[in-house]
Amino acid sequence: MPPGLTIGDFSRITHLSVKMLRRYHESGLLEPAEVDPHTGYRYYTVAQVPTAQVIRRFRDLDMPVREVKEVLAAEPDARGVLIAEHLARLEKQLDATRAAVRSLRGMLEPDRAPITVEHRAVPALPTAAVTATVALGEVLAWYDGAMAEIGTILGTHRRAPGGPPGGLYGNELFTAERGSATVYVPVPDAPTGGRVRPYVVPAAELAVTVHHGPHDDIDVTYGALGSYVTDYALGVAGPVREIYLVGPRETADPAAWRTEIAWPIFRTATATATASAPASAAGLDT
Amino acid sequence: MPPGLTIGDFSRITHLSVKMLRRYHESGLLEPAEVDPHTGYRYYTVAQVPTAQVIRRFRDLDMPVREVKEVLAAEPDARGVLIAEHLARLEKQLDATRAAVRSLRGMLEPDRAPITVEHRAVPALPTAAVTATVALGEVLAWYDGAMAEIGTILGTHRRAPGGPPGGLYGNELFTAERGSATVYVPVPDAPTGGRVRPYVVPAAELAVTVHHGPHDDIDVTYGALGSYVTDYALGVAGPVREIYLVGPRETADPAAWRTEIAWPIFRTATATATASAPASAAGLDT
DNA sequence: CGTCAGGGCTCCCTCGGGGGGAGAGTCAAA
DNA sequence: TTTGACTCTCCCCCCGAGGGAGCCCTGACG
Repeated sequence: MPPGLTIGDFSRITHLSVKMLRRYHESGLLEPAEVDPHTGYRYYTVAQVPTAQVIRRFRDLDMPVREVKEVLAAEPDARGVLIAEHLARLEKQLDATRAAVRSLRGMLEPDRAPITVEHRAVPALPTAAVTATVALGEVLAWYDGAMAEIGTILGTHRRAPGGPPGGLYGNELFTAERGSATVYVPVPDAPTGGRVRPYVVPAAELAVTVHHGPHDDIDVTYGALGSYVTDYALGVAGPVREIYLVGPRETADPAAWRTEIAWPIFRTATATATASAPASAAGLDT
Repeated sequence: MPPGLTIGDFSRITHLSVKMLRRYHESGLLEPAEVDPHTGYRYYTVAQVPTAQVIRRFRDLDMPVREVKEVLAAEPDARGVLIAEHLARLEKQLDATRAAVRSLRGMLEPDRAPITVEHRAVPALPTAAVTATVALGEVLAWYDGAMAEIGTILGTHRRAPGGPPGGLYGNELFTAERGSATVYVPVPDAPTGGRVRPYVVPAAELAVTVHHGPHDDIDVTYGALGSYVTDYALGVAGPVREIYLVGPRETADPAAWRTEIAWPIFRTATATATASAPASAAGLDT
């Protein structure tokens, strides 16, 4: 048989660049039908054209090369599942984009209400908690799983929550994109089971503010609270706390959510002397 | 004055990682309010928090860092324009994604109609044309501009098109992602003006097929035609041609578009001997 | 006032998905 | 057989982000 299509011919037919065809060969995504062992020349066949086109489509959809390979290797029915999963990811990403646009519009409006910050001393709180080291991008998924598990354990042990659930997020989580995170449900005499452990949230003095609405904007509230804490020259003592006063388990409408953000503080030597104007969360100041 | 917030403090407040803050400093996107010349320590102020949050939002929208810098530097009204442009790009990208999904669904259906290929010898054709070296990704935008310019020039010189417009696309455009492209409108005695030059599309023997619908799928038709040409052991002689029988200027409905794809061919020595089954554009064959 | 941990600094490597180009080897048409 | 077009590998670049080593600086505590 003739050796088939050279890489250039195949490139012309599929509109995949020669560079990409070589990379796809390297990565095992699209093996040439034949490779001359002496010269290294790659030879393709017309039967590979449709495969190449399908690869192109998946890559157009930003499906990772690894995954495209899996899809091509999978049986047709499993294939459908993988594709559906990817499309769901695209949809989620689209939601995030929409949220970012919405939030951006809000931020560029110059009329932002100043936040109110409350100081509060809280006693130690016994809870049932799950703690782990997670990456910042995975916190949401991890949170859902952990909260569900706490709910299950409390249910089997017939304990009723003694207050709204909350979380503690280590500072490294934000400075280094991954760090320790804890989510808890207050309950006296907490049971153990699965990842759930009893944990006593330590007593602390907190600077607290309430974030209204979905968590897409929560960094703005963090910023406002952080600015306040800085303006009053307060030191940060330990992980940030969030208390989910109204969350997805209370209402399906994210706009109705209420999240307390609590920053454990201690007064530095200069704290009382340096108090000045309250923090502002205004728009750009370039 | 105190030196302000350390990079860690600022990171906690803005939820931008320390790494990213340093990169944004390097790239000039977000300069610390102060940098200690001896230690290199970066110090930020709370006034920079809103800026950081806006940067975060733009990055969430995949706006390139270069561009975010421009947006921040621009006056508020020019800012609106840049943002609108970016949102338009996102919208366009979304369309492309939808098209890819649609096309993918079609490709994974196993019942694809085989294409019909026609051989045609065409004489030399005098035209008014624009030629340039363009990147594959920019062809569409370039095409629109070039066609508009040809239309303008023909209008001022009172020449009527002598047939459907077309294009010639060098093979390098596909093998190397950039190459020479020509678009033309047939007209005897073509005028000169702007980028428009008279150009005679050379006579050739062509293998021609018609692509129906929007150009998102056009690579499939290219693949089918390429497979046909290969199956009949024909050589490729010169740039591929497209003839826009029904295009955006005839109808707003992309599904009604008709594009001829014409591959200049020559018969190789083995051509008549090797003729075999017609090309198929069927689904995956993994 | 000295110690020392925590946090800051720079520099380099990695990843993913691409591009450009050099230098050498190969194929096939004239 | 020549020669130009094609292909090979290898290395560098881009973007935007992360990991980690090794060293220096700051500040709270004793």
